[in-house]
Amino acid sequence: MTVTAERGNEMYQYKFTREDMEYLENYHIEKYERPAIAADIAIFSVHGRKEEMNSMRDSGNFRKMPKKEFKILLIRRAYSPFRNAWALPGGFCKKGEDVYETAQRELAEETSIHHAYLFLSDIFGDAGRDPRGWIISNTFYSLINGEACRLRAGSDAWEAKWFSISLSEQCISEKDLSAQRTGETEYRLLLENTDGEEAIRLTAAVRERRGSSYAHGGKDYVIMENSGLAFDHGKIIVNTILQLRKNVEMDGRILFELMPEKFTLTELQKAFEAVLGRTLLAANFRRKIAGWIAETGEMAEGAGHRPAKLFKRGDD
Amino acid sequence: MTVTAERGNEMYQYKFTREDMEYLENYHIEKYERPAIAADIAIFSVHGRKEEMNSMRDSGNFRKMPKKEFKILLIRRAYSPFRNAWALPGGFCKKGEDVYETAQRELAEETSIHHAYLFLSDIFGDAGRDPRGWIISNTFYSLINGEACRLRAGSDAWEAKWFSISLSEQCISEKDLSAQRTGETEYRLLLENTDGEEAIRLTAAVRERRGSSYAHGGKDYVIMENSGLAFDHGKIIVNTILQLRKNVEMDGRILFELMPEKFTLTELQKAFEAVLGRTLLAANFRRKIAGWIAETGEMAEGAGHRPAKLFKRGDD
DNA sequence: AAAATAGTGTCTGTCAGACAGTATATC
DNA sequence: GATATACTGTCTGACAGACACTATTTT
Repeated sequence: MTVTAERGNEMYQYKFTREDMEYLENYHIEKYERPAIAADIAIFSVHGRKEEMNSMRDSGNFRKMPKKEFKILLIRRAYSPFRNAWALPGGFCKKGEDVYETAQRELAEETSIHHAYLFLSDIFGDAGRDPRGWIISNTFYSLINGEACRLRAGSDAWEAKWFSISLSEQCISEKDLSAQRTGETEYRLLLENTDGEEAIRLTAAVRERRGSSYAHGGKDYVIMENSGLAFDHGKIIVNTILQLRKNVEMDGRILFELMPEKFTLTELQKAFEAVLGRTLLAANFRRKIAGWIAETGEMAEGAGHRPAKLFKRGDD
Repeated sequence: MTVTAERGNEMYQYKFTREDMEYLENYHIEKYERPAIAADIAIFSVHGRKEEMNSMRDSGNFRKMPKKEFKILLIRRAYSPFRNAWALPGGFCKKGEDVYETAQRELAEETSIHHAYLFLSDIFGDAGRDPRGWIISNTFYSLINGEACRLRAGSDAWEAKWFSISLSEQCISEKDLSAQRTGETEYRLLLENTDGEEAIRLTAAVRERRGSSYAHGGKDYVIMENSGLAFDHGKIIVNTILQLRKNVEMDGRILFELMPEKFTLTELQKAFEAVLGRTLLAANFRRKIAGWIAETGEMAEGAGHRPAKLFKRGDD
């Protein structure tokens, strides 16, 4: 008897011995207590506010460019627990499915995008994080062009909205005692949606404790306050944003996933600024990304000022 | 009824409504098929070969410094499946335990080290990766000073050994078709232990396919050949080494975990070289790490040449 | 002309790579 | 003095931050 794992042309084989056969006959995975595995995805995008984009031409300042905001997609929970609270899109890993496949499936269900880069962020499995029982959350993040994707239509059971992200940081203590590098930072997260009649504001305060534990690469996150967010998702969102920013500082090319096929350099810069939460100087930015882009020969049209060249992603 | 998650002073509370209570009474997690969760750890160290360290003084070249090698700790499996094959230390996540805690526990069991930084590497949950059933591996890596730790004594059921790591890389194809950035690289892994009577050599060939899938940040790993390694651990080890190297290039300070409290700068440099798999120029290396270290005032002794200053980790 | 954005040139300081050269211990 | 390692000085080129400057379109 031979078992062959076939996913993606995997050529890895395992030949069972007689001993294995006996062992496996007596092995019953059901005997052990096992957790449910959830894949939760922080789906990020950078785009303008709905109402601003509509009223831009009507208002006096037709020349101004619409502001781009860093956004995350959340789902209103229709059922207990945390009914009516907002949560990361996610779902349970089914048998025969890789966790990345679960995440990909959930992403497709919410956004109709069937292939997007998924990055593993962290694993959250604290006892008590989910009142339903032992549920481990494998958290991913993905970057998509939210302006180009249609959210699945809402229903009674189901509602998805983009929330703009504000994350502020406050140093609580900083102690570098003999190579122990401890310290605490408090992050305040504000997620806002103003598409509908009344604005929705979700908030969380999350404290990062460095050196207090040796898990998560020496960092521990603790929820201090939470309003409107389900489960421990406030903590997960803060953690994921920090990781995304770190990765973007390291290699900004992942942000091309946010862009349409053709874009101006100012649009690209606005995307970087929105994600990183700080402004950049145009001259420096252009030098930095020069090797990652290619000219299309086309120009942007219809702006109340000098038109910009349209670029596409280059071959590095 | 209120549930409070208490891990690490967590202040996050959830108040159950009547609706929640009803829902939870009818919710039975057991109804759903669930996987077993394993934490597997790549425990890395940098140190010399056993026999070389013993024979150094006896042989003619007492002046030469012992070579430092990049090593990984593996366990010989005593039971089916993969009996006698070598595997990453690991074990199943127990109820009430966070996966990081599982990893920490396994690390302590093998090395008697009770607190070490753990970094999440990736999640492997392909169907068929474990013949026992649906078992998802959460993979971590840790850096320890293997020279200072005593491995748990071997027994019939159990044997742990350090294997020196050689990882070579061969570009198979490189296609940058219109921003699609595909390509394949084949990695050849050789793990060697020469402590005992006869040398143990484990090998694997793993192919990295970029752009073929959108999971794992756009990279897919496929085992092409495997000799002596259990499960898909060859793939996991290659993936983890690549991640570790990337992280070290980004911020080398994690490598202080490999060092004893006091060390010479050449020792530190050898550790960097062993992990990165390339040599560094001393002058540049010293400038780079200058801000991370502090003098102890002491000097190394007993070498057949100019003695070096002993340093310790600084306060950044 | 005014408004608004598009895009360039250049100075600065920092930092990594390369390499030459000096210092100091043991045998 | 030979050997082996310890450590420093300096040149280079790449690159990031800051800022001044020019260019081009619509209203």
